[in-house]
Amino acid sequence: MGRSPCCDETGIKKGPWTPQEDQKLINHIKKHGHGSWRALPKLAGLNRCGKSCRLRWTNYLRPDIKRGKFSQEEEQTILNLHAILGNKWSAIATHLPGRTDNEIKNFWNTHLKKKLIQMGYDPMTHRPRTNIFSSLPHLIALANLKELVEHHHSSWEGQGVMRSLQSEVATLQYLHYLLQPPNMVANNTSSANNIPDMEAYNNLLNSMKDGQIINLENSLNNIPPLAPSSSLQAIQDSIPFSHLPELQTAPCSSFILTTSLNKNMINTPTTTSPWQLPSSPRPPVVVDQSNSAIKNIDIGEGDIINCITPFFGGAHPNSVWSDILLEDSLFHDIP
DNA sequence: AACGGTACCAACCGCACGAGA
DNA sequence: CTCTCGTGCGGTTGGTACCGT
Repeated sequence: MGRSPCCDETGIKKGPWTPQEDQKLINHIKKHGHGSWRALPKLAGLNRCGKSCRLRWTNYLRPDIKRGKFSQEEEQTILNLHAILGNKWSAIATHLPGRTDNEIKNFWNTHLKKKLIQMGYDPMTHRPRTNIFSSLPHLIALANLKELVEHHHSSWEGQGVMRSLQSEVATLQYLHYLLQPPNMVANNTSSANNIPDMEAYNNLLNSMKDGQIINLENSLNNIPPLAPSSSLQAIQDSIPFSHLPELQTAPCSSFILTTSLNKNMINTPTTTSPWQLPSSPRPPVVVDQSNSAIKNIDIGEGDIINCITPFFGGAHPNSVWSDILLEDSLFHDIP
């Protein structure tokens, strides 16, 4: 591709347009249309490159351009479309008559992005942002403390501290889970259903520095994963409400609950999001809760189940989380 | 009044891609 | 098929206005 840039010629004016230049451009296009942008500057008597003329026209001088503040409706439209389309400014602009992609992009970068961040949302995913890393040093210290305490587990003091650490350990176990490369990917790389978990893992690693990863992994290696024999009640007891926000806004785009259930405990949960069971050696299976499909899945007694519940469009996952954790009635014997 | 920091946005840059010679 | 051109697009830059100290 040996194309030379259009604006590297010496003597070609750059920078802000003067009203005189604007008028020349408008007059020319009104009379002749823009035709070839490359040829236009000479024909219009402008010492500009064609690209500069095109941008000036499409982003500023076009008669159908709507200027001024974005309305609430426009703002909402941009938010909605960005959640679906991402940074496809031109595609978003087609839904906002009179607004240019450049204008929308600027509005996004200067206003909406900050607004979302302030509200605690990730501007790229439109999902709640994590705050789990702000407490990372605290969690690492806790992991080290737990190790220390375990060396004195037989003492009365050691047991007391262990009990008080139990809730922190639940959070550490969650991190431990995230730090394990998802073996499900190797099992079934073609399944789109794997993406949320892979994202979770990648997001976590990408957002950590090397030293942090090593420290955390070293610390977490001392924490055993949830034992298959853990009862639901034990898990409920171990994760207090105060920790739910951290888990709900974990760096993954999904919402992950690692729990341990045996077949007899499983019934059809009443929440509306799809479920996945990706962590066992078997290929992951999507569970559609609305049609009771969970009943038909072959889950061996004592299997670890990872329930990944993605949520979209700003729906708060609190209800899902609390449904799973707090309502015993969701899990009862299957006849 | 002077200065520094910040927000805003027009304009630029460079890459990608389709069309056509 | 290759190359060039024209254009679209998203990311980034830089000038300017504004505000607080």
